[in-house]
Amino acid sequence: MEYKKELQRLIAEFKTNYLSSVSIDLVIFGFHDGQLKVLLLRWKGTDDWCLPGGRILHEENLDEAAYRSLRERTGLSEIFLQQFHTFGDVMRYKNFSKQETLLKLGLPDEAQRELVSRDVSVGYYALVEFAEVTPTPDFFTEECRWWDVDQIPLLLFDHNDMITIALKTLRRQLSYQPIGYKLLPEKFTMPDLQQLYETILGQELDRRNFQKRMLGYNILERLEERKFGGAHKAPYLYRFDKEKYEKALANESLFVG
Amino acid sequence: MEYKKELQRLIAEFKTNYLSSVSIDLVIFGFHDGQLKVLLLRWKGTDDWCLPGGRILHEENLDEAAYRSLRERTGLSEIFLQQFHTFGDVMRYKNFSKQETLLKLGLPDEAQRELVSRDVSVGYYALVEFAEVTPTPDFFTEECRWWDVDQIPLLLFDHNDMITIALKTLRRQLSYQPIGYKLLPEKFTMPDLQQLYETILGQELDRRNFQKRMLGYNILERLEERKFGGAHKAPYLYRFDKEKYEKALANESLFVG
DNA sequence: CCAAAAGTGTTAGTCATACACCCATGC
DNA sequence: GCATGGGTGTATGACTAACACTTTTGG
Repeated sequence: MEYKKELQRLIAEFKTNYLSSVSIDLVIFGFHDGQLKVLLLRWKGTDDWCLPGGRILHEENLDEAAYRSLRERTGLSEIFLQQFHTFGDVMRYKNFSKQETLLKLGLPDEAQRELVSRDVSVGYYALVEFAEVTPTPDFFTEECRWWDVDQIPLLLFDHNDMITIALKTLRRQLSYQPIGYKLLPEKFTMPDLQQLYETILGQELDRRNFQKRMLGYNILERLEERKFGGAHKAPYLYRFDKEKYEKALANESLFVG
Repeated sequence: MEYKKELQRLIAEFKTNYLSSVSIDLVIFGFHDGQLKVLLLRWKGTDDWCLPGGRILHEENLDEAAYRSLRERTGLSEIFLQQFHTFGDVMRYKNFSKQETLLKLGLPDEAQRELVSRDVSVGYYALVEFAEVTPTPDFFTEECRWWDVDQIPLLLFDHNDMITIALKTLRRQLSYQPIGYKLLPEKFTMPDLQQLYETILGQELDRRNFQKRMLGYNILERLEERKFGGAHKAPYLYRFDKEKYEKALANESLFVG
């Protein structure tokens, strides 16, 4: 069987090329249709979903491995990516029992030992521009698509926890530094940005205070253009001043040398 | 030679009992004499210091492994311990070149391959009560002692970075949640607590505002006792209300299910 | 011209900062 | 008794939250 052969090849590759016992999991956020989305993968031959992940090459920095994995799933290269927590519980089979999980994965015994053995996993979250993503499954999965964050099903392993914690981190991040670049198209209106914030935070914000705060960050550039076509007064378009944006990010970011 | 034999045994044990490619590093903070201290280890036969670390048993949760390692170095069991960042750069030899580092460690070739090969390391920081710690070196080190945070020498690997980031995290933590339990003796005065905060933050605080803020958290219990012996007015003693303290911690802590 | 959304400014309230006074203790 | 630190209260400023009016657009 083709699958089994390829699997064997993969396991061999895993053992020689990648660090054992460590992996990466990605919570990739996108924003579309007024909804915050997460990219999930469906395991081959099952109805079960999980987060995209990756492994680390022997001579590869952890961050680079995360970037590479992200690129492989989305086709994107320039994105906001940040480590948020490392997961290392032995029982990472919260939602289904270990037996159940292994059954669901449908792997041959030897593959189980190699692939589903206990790993420590470093969680990263990414903010990407929805429209530019080409969701791409990997060898173990046959579907890759966006899910609304508030409609995530029971996932394999501890991946529901990962999303919860990623979201918490993202929300906290939002409160002390600007976010939005790469989550929105290049030009956007203030209401667009506000909707993004409201969606991430899960609560409504005051239109006028929001605008004041955003302009106060001094990272937005108001264009002459406006966005017509809506049924009402045409809002201005804005663009991130990338230089100032990066500066603001670096300023408050925890992990700057 | 005794050392070499023991080393071989250890390597074998490492390979069978612990996860490969992942390790733990600990930034253990204590407070004494108006100074914030970090526990460091001196490598056998060298003048070079590094952070205490540990490895993860196959059937052990990541957090438990960190607790265990902490216990081994300090003798303490009930302490504040928190994961703060995971380090995975290939070149974790910032301060000295890789050649230099390996030379310094003075390990036989085969041990180098096994022990100093590239690991991803999960950083934890701990707050402990200085007076109750019994610093204990491990097999590779011959001295374990406290260092003032502002007098840390060039450390092996990327351990200076780790301390920097741990301290940054601690400082941020301080600004949105109470800290002090287990860093101070059970009974302490308000000036004691303030000194702790000032030391961690590296800046002076207003005495009166500080007191207001602390009492506002509603986690302190003022005792009838006062602390005499100082040359001036005797300050009240306080104690943490453990229940309320834990609640306050849980409230704002990121990683609560 | 009307409904609905967008632009803008003003006020109130809360929280952090700055500061002043009195009191107790050991020398 | 006096120098020094500790206990407590009040005024001020900054930032956030609450809110109102006018303007513009498509239907």
